[in-house]
Amino acid sequence: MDEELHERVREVVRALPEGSVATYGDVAAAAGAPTPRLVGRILAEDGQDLPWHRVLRADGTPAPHLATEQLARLRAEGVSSEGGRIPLGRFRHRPR
DNA sequence: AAAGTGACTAGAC
DNA sequence: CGTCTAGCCACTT
Repeated sequence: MDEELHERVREVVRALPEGSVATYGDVAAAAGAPTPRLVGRILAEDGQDLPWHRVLRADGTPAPHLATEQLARLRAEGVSSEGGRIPLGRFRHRPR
């Protein structure tokens, strides 16, 4: 299995600063994942100890089944969600 | 082996 | 704003 990829993804997500967010695409690019889908899969499997709530979809909306929890957590960090959506232009952070 | 699935995305309308 | 299509990749049926 791609243990390396898992580790890289975890590290990137772990490094996301509080009060900022990144898209699955950003994480995928930073971690070298072949497709953003894999990032979601990896987080579902191995993201329980990470700030996964700082990872959003490209349009600033979280995945449907997580939306409630995710938006609540972000709000608690000072990330203002407007109508279930995060203004990426303001909070987005691109990991290296 | 073929088809379905999902924490995704970009483009077309 | 919204819905639909087509790619995408690893995994499960």
